[in-house]
Amino acid sequence: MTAECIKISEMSRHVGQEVTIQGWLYNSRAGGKVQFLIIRDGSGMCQGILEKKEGAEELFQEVKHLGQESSLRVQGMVREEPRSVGGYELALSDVQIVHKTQDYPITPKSHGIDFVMKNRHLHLRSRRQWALARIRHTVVEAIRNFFNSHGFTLVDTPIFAPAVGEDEQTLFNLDYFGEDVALSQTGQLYLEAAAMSLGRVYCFGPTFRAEKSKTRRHLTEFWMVEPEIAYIDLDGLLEVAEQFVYSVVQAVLKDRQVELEILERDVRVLQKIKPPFVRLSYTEAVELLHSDKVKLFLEGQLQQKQEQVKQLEDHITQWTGEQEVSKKQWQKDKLSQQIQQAREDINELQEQINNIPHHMELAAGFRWGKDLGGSDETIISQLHEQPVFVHRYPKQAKAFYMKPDPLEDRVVLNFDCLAPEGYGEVIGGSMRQDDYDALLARIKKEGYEVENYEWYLDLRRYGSAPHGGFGLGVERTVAWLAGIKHIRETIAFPRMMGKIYP
RNA sequence: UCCCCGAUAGCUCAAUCGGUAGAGCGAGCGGCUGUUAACCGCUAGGUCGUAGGUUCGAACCCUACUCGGGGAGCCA
Repeated sequence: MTAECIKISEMSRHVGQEVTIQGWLYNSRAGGKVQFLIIRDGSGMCQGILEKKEGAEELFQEVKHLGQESSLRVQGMVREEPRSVGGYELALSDVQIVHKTQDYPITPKSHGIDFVMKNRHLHLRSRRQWALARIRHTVVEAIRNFFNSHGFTLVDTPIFAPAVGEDEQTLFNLDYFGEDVALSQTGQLYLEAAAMSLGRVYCFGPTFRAEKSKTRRHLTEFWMVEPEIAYIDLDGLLEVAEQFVYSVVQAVLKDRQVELEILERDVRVLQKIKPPFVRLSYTEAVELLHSDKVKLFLEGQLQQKQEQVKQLEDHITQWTGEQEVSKKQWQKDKLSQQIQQAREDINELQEQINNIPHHMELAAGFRWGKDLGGSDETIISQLHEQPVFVHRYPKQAKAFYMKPDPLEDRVVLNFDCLAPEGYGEVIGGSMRQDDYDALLARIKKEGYEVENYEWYLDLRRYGSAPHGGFGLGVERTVAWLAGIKHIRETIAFPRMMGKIYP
């Protein structure tokens, strides 16, 4: 191994040169006199070609029996090769085996989610998970870049927090030297204090919710970025939020093309994202949910999905017939895979079909005053190509710190941002109550101990100013941009209800 | 907390009406100089989630439980 050590991502700059690559065996195909080794090194994948040469038969045999995910150093000549992954390949002159792996559990074939999550520590090496990790990285980077370049100062807020604030059922309680304390579910109250010092601030860290939710958009531990701005109004906040989301979308489109392609993301829908986003008041949203438009939309969706199921069933019948008459084994395999996939799709569709009447009922029977449900959000976001800001929710459904609208006291100056394509809420934010008397009255009304909020009330005693902010969930944003169904794949080691291994 | 679905080989899934448990992948051995989830031949691999019940006979029917998936509520 005398040649220069490079990363696979740099291969295009080393055509015609002898180089060394250090990585892992992703997959291999062995012939009698030639082997194709797919090697990954973290920066990408490439194909190595090993030919059987006189005097090197032993190495050839040894490499032939290497298990998937064996670690190795290889040396070879870089050449262009359109048939190879990434467009380049390595004509190997030497292979140094660093570690021989036997029986790697995650094969290149399909696996169930339970199996894969129990092997999450290995699952991270898979192509799809690699792509998601890199998209997440870019999302995080874009978040930091946006705030850092718009005059915000980072303030880290505590993770141990007094068990006060919102609904205590949603908090993880723990014993803090004999005192009842909870893991933080927002840094917002502390951030409000910091905003009165620094003007524009943000915090970015893990946050914890003990909600007993088992859905594709919930984790018990997730990452949230929360900006807080002094001297702003609701319209100003919406403008910051849409510029912010736009900048994150652009960064992913620009820097993660390869990864989006691996995930088969339809980037055209992301390319359309552009301010101004849709603005819809809560009251307008309720009217929309009651409208014929929604009814027709759901009926159309129902019909469409039923037709899809019928089509898939026809395909299955057809494929089953073809399977019986086909002679080649690979044809049978291909057909049975198609059939299996179709069955899974049918199950998914069937479940959606079963849910639609329920969602229709929920939408049609929605009463002004409740918080929007998950299905309601999905419907609203599916009706728009741009993200939707739903603003001015009923006061009764929202947290004590939100500022009521001076023009309509029954609603507060808040907003949620719903991502398109049914991804739902990625941002929640509001203007904060900055009037001392009103805040104190609300704290008392909620039955909270005023004593616990003295410091928070101080912010309204001394130099109170209009301010507001919002929080964006990183995992939901990554799932939306990557176009994946479940947020558990957007974080390396997801924490869900009843899941803590590995 | 509630509703729906599921559990069969290491993995992904079949098994018609209740009648001898099957395939592919993976593993092992052999063959093949250009493969793209390579292919071809052979070999090994099972207490059908657990406990009970119905039956001449249960992977299949019934009951309970465990675990998993999805959804409602709640939420970013």
